[in-house]
Amino acid sequence: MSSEKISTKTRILDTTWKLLEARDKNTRMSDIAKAVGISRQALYLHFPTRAALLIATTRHVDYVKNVDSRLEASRAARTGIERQDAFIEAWGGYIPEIHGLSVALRGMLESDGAVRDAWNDRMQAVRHGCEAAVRAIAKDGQLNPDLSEYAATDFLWTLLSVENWERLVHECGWTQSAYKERMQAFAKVALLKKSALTT
Amino acid sequence: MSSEKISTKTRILDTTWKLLEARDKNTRMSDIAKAVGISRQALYLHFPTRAALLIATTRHVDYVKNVDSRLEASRAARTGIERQDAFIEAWGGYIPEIHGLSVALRGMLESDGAVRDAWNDRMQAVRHGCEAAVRAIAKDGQLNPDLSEYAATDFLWTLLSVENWERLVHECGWTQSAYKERMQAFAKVALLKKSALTT
DNA sequence: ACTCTAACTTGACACGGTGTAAAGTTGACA
DNA sequence: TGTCAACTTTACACCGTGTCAAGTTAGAGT
Repeated sequence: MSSEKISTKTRILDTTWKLLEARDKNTRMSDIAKAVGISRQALYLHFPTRAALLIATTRHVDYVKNVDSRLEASRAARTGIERQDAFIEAWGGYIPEIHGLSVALRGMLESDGAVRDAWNDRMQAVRHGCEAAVRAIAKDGQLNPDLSEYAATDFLWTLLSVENWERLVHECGWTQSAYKERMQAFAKVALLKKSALTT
Repeated sequence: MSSEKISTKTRILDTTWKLLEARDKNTRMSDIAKAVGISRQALYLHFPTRAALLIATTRHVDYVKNVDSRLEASRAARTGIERQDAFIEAWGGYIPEIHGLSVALRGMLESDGAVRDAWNDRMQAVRHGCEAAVRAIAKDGQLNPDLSEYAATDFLWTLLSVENWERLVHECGWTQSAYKERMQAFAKVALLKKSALTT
């Protein structure tokens, strides 16, 4: 069976992810190697740099957790408002899965161009989701007239940042469902025109 | 005159700040030393570690720029809403001054407990400002009934994070005044009860 | 059975940045 | 003149990343 023997590469990616999510340690290359059960050098046989390993891990997680289809689910929504709610639910529910990874990557944004590119790339995907929701709302004629579609997208995207999730859920102690519901509510009052809010 | 000869310590703090704000470089200890015009070791004569230097720099900037009085200015406001507007203006106007510093500090949050403490301390000061504004709004009976004072404070505090400012102003290209006005508007629709919004 | 190769191991080392240690210089002031 | 504080120079230890080279091991091919 092909499923019997999991490739070392996959084991490395799984382990890296696991270590990053259980973030009580630094997660150096040697920590990862030890956890996988191989030598530190073997890691470099598969991934040329730490940055490359982390980037590959994000792709791996995206693949395993099927982000794209999750985010695309909001496409099915009939109205703009529904679409925004669905998007917030999908993305907001995904953040906890990638949180540790995101912290590790953010720690390298300054120093590593490749990490920056990879991270920006993922964030642009989120922005596209925001943009689509905003566009749908605008198409319904429900967008707050004080906001351009750009400004609305900027704001929604910012509101839904991993950093904000972190602060609210980890620092302020909001539950995941409180996060979801309040964010949906805030996004509505911020982006919709007044007459759309009484619904 | 005592103002003639600026102490080396002060020159170090000023220079560190300047280098961090003009962030095109890494700002290592040796960079700072060179910019000040002293040896790298002389830096360690004044500050035991890089972390200590950065923390001292935040205090220095807070002192020079007079944060506390800026933030306290909002106390004078007559209504809760005015207080919130004043606070957003004061804090939002301060962020650009400490942005570089904040990036440098955030890069060390993970690894250095002292940095974490110093940073949390500053952020708690901001939170207290948010809390005061929320309390004033609640006292006026204008708080959105769906929100506890806690939740409202959490949200306002999160909304006004340095990270959000960074994203909106640097990444999305909002001007400082657009940032201020939109944040004031968002904060109102999010925190106030509906009947208070027609004002 | 023999060899070739891919995947891995071991051990050593260079580099960059932080921080430490020690001995020497300079200038003010008493 | 001597002392002290502020500073310099040189050297080095530590850590984590990444490189290099030589050696082991297991399985597949012929």
